[in-house]
Amino acid sequence: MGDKYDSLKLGNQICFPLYATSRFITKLYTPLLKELDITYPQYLVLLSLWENEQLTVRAISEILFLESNTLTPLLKRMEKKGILIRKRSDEDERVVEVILTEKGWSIRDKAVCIPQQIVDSLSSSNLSREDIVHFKKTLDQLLPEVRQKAENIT
Amino acid sequence: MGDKYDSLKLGNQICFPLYATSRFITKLYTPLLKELDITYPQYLVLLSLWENEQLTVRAISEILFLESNTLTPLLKRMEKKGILIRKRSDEDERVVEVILTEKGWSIRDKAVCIPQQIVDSLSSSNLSREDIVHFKKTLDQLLPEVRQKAENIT
DNA sequence: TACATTTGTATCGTGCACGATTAAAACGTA
DNA sequence: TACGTTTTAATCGTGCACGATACAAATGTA
Repeated sequence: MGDKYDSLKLGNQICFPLYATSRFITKLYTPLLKELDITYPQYLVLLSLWENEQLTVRAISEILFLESNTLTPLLKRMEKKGILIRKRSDEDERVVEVILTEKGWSIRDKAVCIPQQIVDSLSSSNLSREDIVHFKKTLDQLLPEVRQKAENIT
Repeated sequence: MGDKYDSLKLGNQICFPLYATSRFITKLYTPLLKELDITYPQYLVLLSLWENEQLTVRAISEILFLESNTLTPLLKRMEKKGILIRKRSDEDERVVEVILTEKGWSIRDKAVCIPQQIVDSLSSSNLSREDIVHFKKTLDQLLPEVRQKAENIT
């Protein structure tokens, strides 16, 4: 049966487990990333830079879906740690180029084992490998959908 | 092919789309919740209180997986808005009971249409209803797993 | 009854997220 | 060449999250 407020029950929400799971997984990364002296969003910035050599703030923003008001202080903290440098473009003074230092590149070798460690953490008796693969596939379809809807708001 | 750093590519991560999707979905809620003058975490607190009449801080913490250092200021902001009251228990002075006011209850009727609006936003040509149902099922299995792993860290 | 331990909340400091706004540089066009 | 528009970062203010810690109330135990 159920009453007219059934839709408001926590167990019927899809957003809440998504939100909670995301937070827990970030927590799984924390001790691994702490050894590299970085946070999870900083790790994401490194992933994009390792893959693309050099990026503007705007490019990172488009890759990670983070606004400049989040990235600017985050990148400054990383610059302070000597992981990267920020440099205004010569051609266009509005653009800030983000370039990894030697230290920034060196973290890559220490980080390379992290994904496997996370996968090991996620492997369980309840969820098969196919479940996870299918889950990721759905997620990769869902992301552009919600992105488009969310960005249409503003 | 691929090199030894393949595991560090953003496209191969499962955490990143989860994290990004969660943020986008929260963003979908924002304009709807703004009309009720609440934020998404505050909405989650309301969901748990509507379902349970009255809860201690600790109980909310266990339901939403949020620590007291997150909940205390959040509940104080909600108290300031007149949505709820916080009251030390008579039996055990350490315990704080959280009780909805009339205003807190009245928000329920205005919120009841929100879940459907979010579902409508998520419905798309790419993802079928079964995809979403299966996705939620996997998510509900995954959550307790990562929760356990994450809480074992500390 | 003393005293160590546990429990429940709160405080503090740091780091995201993000809406709103600002400001400078580049561009378009009359 | 003037001037309005667009683009790109940065700034400001608010609200989470969370690790570490503090503190008082309750509990356990000698």
